[in-house]
Amino acid sequence: MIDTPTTSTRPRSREDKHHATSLRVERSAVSLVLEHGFDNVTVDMICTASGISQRTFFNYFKTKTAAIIGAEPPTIDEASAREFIAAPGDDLLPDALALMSAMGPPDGIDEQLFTDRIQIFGLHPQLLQEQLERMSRVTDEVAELVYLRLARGVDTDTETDADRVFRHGQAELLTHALLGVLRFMALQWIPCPQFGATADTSQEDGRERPTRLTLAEALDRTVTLLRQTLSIPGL
Amino acid sequence: MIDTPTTSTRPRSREDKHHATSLRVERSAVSLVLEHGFDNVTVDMICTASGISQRTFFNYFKTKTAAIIGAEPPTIDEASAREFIAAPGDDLLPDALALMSAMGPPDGIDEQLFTDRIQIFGLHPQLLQEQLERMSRVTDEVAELVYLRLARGVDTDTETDADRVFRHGQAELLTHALLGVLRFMALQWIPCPQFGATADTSQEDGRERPTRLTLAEALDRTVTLLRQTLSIPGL
DNA sequence: CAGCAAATTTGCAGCTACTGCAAATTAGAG
DNA sequence: CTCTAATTTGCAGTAGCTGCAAATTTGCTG
Repeated sequence: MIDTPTTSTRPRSREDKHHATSLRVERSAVSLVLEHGFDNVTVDMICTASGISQRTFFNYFKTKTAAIIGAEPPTIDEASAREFIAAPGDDLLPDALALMSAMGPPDGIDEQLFTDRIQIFGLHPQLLQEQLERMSRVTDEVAELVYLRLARGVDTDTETDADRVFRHGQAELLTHALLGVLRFMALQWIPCPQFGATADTSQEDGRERPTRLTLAEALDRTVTLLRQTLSIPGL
Repeated sequence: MIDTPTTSTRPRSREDKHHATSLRVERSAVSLVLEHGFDNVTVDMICTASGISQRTFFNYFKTKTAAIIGAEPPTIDEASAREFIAAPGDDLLPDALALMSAMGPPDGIDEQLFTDRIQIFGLHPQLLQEQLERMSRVTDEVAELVYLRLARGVDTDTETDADRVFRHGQAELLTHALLGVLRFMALQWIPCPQFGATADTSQEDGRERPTRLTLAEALDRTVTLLRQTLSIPGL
């Protein structure tokens, strides 16, 4: 609470340690869930596996689920946001979809953790739902960006307040619709339905690449389908 | 488990009683939540208020939340579905949106219960989210309907399998997008954000009408906005 | 390095949602 | 009325999660 006087000088160790522990716990959680399934993993198991007390666990994560899908929710990258607003083309929808797809782990990119989570999402639809849910929390932020982009080529001086309100509504509606499309894409991307696979400690698997590639593919396919769908006459 | 031989003759009392109890519990739950807020209502409170044991409560409802937002999830009305497929006009999106908006309580329409729940949704965004979540469970069903409607005016004989698959994809994508729009509409409709209102046992209030009306209004506005948005050139 | 203050971790006690099981109660059929 | 099957209930237990205060660690300062 007291303002951090030495923040900019050396905010090291303390923060770093926290981050490290956090990561360690998340890894343990993910491993355990992959091995035993969500329901068969207790918080205690995660704690002993990662060497912290249960109480500390709940100091780090609000819920058991949070430890599995990641402590901090996905965020829009600052740079991507800027890029999106000023993007050259006229492809609003594809660009927005790409922007949202890019919402990844805010921390350093831990490849293993990332792919493991993808796998978990495939095995536990409830967790995928939760993650998508968390993604839609940035609705307002995305809507603001869409709003700004919609404003391109509009003379903001001669514009009435009504125009602005209207465009704001458009932006929000578009964003919600796009979130729906994002869900569609995610469901296409991740092999969700009941899979018989269980108990497979795939720690050093050599083939996590396809998932990543498929993300781009899924995005591409979705955009294509979206375009073809928008051209339906009756709509 | 044993097949009910006298089902058609007199399936009365037993089933009826169950339904009655269910309704009574839901009413208690809703009242209590309106009075004390979600977090301050325990399952025990609901039980004593409705005169059943806790164990019985969980025989009726899977979760505490289920008792509050309703035991059975919203469903697509059979008649509405048929109507939707064969609807005269060319307004696919508006019709589909109307179809989804019509997802109401499957049981008899208890006006008071209904409006109380709307109020609860406004006070507890989490519960609204859950309800919207439950609505999106009918995705597949709606997508099938959209698929069928998209098939209108198509010669299904000369159509290739690829065409069908393609149209199926379109239907699914459209449905997901529309679910997003439905969310948008719901959020517009329900005064969601932090409201200071607490502790108000509005049992005999004379003004539950506006809510209902606003649903139609919200639908109308959303459809209008949707149309105006779809006509954006760059889209 | 000693020593101090603040932050972090931990143990513990407790609450609440939820489940399995077996006994008790109730309802419907003959 | 009686028997059988369904429903309800009590009880004991599991697991997620929280508040609180003690114990420990951390980082700084003299």
